[in-house]
Amino acid sequence: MGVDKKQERKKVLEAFTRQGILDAAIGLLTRDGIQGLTMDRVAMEAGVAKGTLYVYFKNKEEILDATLDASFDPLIRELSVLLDDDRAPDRKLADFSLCHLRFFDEHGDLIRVLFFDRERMHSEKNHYTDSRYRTFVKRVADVLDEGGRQGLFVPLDSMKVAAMFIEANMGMIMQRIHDGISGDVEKDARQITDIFMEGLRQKKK
Amino acid sequence: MGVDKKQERKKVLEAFTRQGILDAAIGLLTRDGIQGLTMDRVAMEAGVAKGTLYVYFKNKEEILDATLDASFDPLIRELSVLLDDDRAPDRKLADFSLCHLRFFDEHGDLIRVLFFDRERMHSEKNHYTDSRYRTFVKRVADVLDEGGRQGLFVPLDSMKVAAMFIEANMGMIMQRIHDGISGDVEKDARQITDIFMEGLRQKKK
Amino acid sequence: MGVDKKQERKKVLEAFTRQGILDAAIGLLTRDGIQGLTMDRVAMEAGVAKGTLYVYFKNKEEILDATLDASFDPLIRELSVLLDDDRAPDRKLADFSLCHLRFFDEHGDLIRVLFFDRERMHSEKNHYTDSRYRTFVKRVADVLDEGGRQGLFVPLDSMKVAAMFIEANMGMIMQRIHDGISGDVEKDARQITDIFMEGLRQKKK
Amino acid sequence: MGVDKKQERKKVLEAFTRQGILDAAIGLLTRDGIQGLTMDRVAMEAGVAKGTLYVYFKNKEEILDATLDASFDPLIRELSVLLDDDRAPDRKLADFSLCHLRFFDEHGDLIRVLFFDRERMHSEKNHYTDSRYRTFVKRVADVLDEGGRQGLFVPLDSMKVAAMFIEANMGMIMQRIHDGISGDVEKDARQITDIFMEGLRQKKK
DNA sequence: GATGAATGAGTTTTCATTCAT
DNA sequence: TATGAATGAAAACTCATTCAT
Repeated sequence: MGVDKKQERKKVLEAFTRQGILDAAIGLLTRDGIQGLTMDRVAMEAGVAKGTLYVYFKNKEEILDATLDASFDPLIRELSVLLDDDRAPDRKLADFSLCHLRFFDEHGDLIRVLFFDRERMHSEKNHYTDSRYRTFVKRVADVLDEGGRQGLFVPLDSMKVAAMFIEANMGMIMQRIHDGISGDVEKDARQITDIFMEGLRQKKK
Repeated sequence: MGVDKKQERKKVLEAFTRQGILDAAIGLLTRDGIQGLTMDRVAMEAGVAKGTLYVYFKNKEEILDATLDASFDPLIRELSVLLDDDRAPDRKLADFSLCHLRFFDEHGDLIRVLFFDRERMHSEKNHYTDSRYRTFVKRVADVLDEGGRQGLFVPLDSMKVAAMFIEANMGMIMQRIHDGISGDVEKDARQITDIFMEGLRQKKK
Repeated sequence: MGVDKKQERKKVLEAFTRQGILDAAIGLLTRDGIQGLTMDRVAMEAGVAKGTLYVYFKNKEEILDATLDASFDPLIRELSVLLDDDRAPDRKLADFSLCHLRFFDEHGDLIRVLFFDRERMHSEKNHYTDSRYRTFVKRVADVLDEGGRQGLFVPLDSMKVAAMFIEANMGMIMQRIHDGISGDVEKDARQITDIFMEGLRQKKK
Repeated sequence: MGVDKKQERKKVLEAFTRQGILDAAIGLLTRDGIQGLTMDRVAMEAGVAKGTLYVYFKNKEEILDATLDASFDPLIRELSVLLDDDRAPDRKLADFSLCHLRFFDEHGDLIRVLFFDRERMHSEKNHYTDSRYRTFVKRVADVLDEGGRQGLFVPLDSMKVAAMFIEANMGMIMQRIHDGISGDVEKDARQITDIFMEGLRQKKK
């Protein structure tokens, strides 16, 4: 039992240090971008020795991956829940946009990291990150397919349209960030949904 | 006249070397991403000495900028012409998508560079790249505004919708690349236009 | 206590490496002049890796500064003590010369470094070295002023004469070095003092 | 005859280009110090091609030597004339100081170069520069010896005192430069001579 | 497990010099 | 003779990683 307790305490402590390292990495990434992320600085920011980083992570790559995971985990979790429940597909897409925009309003700085992520996404070294993104596209595509089956949406290549939709959201987010997060989120989210639902065209009487 | 000829030949030669360096840089960027772009490799790839790079460019930054410029110049030029002529706004947007998709079908590898570009775009150091992108968003926004004035489009925040539109195109492009450039360009371009024009919603009788 | 010991040993070790680097730099400077001082060579001479230099010093500049400091510290300390005590101003100047000459008899090779120092002194980038020299001139000037107040010296512009005096010492030192440190120090030191005290002129009966 | 004329014209032209290069080097040295003297800049400043420098000079070293020669030539010539004429030794020394100070009042910027020169003076690579300085010390020493013979000066080691005297002048010059060339030249020159002639000591009645 | 001193390969950049024209 | 494009050796500096304690 004493052993159990000890082990448990050890685990908790380890998790604590690990998280500290990730937090440090997030902070640096957010503040200084990918160029600012050096092992030296992560160690300093995390308040541990450089060598300690290698106790918890195999190398820099792993820290980066774990950092990105940790950063986007909240968003992904939220969006997943949202896409998985049993509401109408169009409602899901609307909420998707809203949720997306809100996340970046709060974690706007992370967007640079996201772009970094995107870059790595297409690098041969990082299939993992890519797969995370693909899973995501697939999930949105499923919603579109569901909408198609329900006779709600026109026939479409769901994967492609899903990618369009996600990127359109990103475009809006980038614009908001560029403008200094202007306007209220609900309105901009509605703008996205409106266009995807009804198009730009002025309907004749 | 002899002097003129000499000067001309010199200029041609100079442009040739310069272009050779840029081509080398594009090749490396395309093949190995931003991490693969070292001055050593550019020199080797271009078949010149390292020092020669500094004869034609002030530093690495300049090579990168020139490389990106050279890469996207054709696309930007084509899109500019397209957005500037006097056809109907909706036609312009349709052609924009088509042109966009076609470009990346042909220069698909460049997309990784684009993402790199994007990352730098939001870095504090590179207002230049940013401004190029912004100019672009503005141009699309102008088309949207024109459409609005003509009663063709619903009222909208043109900058934000322009950003959405551009990014939606990119999403489609990325998806095409991921799928191995599947399907014909016209159809996918139409898909984008259709959604932006008419929305996803199945129209009731 | 164990911790204390460890820390102490670490500090000693650190100081040891640092001093090793400085010694290497002094050696190189002495042997090959400023041109011979490359980071590569310092590292090799010190028996450490190039990277290690940057652990102990921010850049080459810092190594140079620290090297000069370390080299002249003994002289400056000795001269300071000498100028600060409460003997008669003329005695102080005499001892100043003696001390000066002795130092360079022992560290003759350093003179080249001194000249290097001088060059940098007047460079816009190195106010520090300059200020060290200026402080020195000021101190000698203070002695001259004190001599003036005591009615010992004729009225004079103390800063200028101080500079003259210091440089005259340097001239003597350079000449000694050129001649292979000929003659005894005391005599040459007295020569300086004699001239500054009594002048060159043969006194008429 | 035609050949002679041609040759002559060629010589004149060559001398012209050569001088242009030296002027460029002096300008750069004066403006940016030794670090600013690159072959590229010399060529640009002189308005010739880089290759041309190597037509007129064997290498950078030679340009430097020639530049320093050209810079100090006026001073050396003036001082030489002064030391060689047949006035009284003490008059010569007084004029020496005055001339020295005046030269640096007018060419103050050159002082940095002088110091650079001094550094090289003690480098094994440049016996030439050293010898120029030595010749100079010797000349002043001759004046001192002459003064000795005339019963004007006390017995002394003339080379050492000559070095002291020259350096004392430099000290005054540096101080003047540091103060922004304060005070009139005559007075400061007299200060030097007074001290060397009469010493600092207040003469008792 | 934690440390942090040490490493050294790798990177950018400089610049004197050469040589074909 | 004059050119200037090209060179490449050498320099400063970075930083992920290792390893003895």
